[in-house]
Amino acid sequence: MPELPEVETVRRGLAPYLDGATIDKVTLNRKDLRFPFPRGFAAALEGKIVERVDRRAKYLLFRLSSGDTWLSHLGMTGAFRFADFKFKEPSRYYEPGEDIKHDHVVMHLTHPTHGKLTLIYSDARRFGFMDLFARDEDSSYLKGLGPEPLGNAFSAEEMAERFAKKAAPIKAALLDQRVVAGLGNIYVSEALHRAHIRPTVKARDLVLKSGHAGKRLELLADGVRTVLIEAIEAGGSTLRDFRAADGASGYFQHRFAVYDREGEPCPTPLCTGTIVRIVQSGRSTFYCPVCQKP
DNA sequence: CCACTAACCTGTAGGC
DNA sequence: TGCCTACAGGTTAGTG
Repeated sequence: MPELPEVETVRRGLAPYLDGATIDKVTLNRKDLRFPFPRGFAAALEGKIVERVDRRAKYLLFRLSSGDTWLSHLGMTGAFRFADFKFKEPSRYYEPGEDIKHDHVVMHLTHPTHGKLTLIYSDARRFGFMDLFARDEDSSYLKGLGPEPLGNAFSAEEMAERFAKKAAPIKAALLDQRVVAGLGNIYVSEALHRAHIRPTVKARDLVLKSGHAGKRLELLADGVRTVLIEAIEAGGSTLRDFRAADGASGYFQHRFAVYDREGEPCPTPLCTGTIVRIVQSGRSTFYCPVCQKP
């Protein structure tokens, strides 16, 4: 489900209610998600205060008063929501008992101003997972991640270095979290459309002979940044079931240029192309064969 | 090391 | 309606 903008939307939805909250009780309704919960997971959280909610790539990082970090990855269908909690917009309420079958983690919290809260993690497909560690460097999940695409370490020149010897199609290269951390299937297609680059181009063919980034990689870096920024501003994309922690759905899906738009006209000004769908490494890719150049 | 496939698991949409 | 297939926002293990 969630790529960087959706995870960031979740983080922003959770932070006001979790920052400063004490975790009173943690109930695990099963012993694993995609992977087993670490030993002593629930006990390590209970009694601790959440000092901050961070995000790295598609990971949520809950910084605890014990010094430990509780990590959560949402996989495809993971979601946090608050139970018994009233929000201002009725259309955004979760129905009581919604998706109970897949409520795998239930946490009772006390927040200094919001009072008693119940936080629920649900995940139908259980591709999500959680972990606990003392230092980020200890986490095998965080190790090896590429730069944050919205951070200073990400640039066209940086991509040029990583792509120099990559024979894989640019679509696959951008999905590789070791290259850039946080892009997924939707935003890779969208970023490549913005940069007018065909997804089948070999990554190394975008690098100049000199080894430096040229205009194409500059456009790509811009495309990646702008699509992520706009998607975050729109609260992410809701295709099937994505919700922010307060139940709000995202709106960026209405602004997709190519994703899930097979057969529709290309939105690039003056472009006469029609969006096509192909399959790359087993996953759908959408692009415009006219304005996205090989 | 690189590139590709299958696998993990459940729900849903669409064809017949 | 029911049955069957294809596909879904991600990552990893295994293979060549």
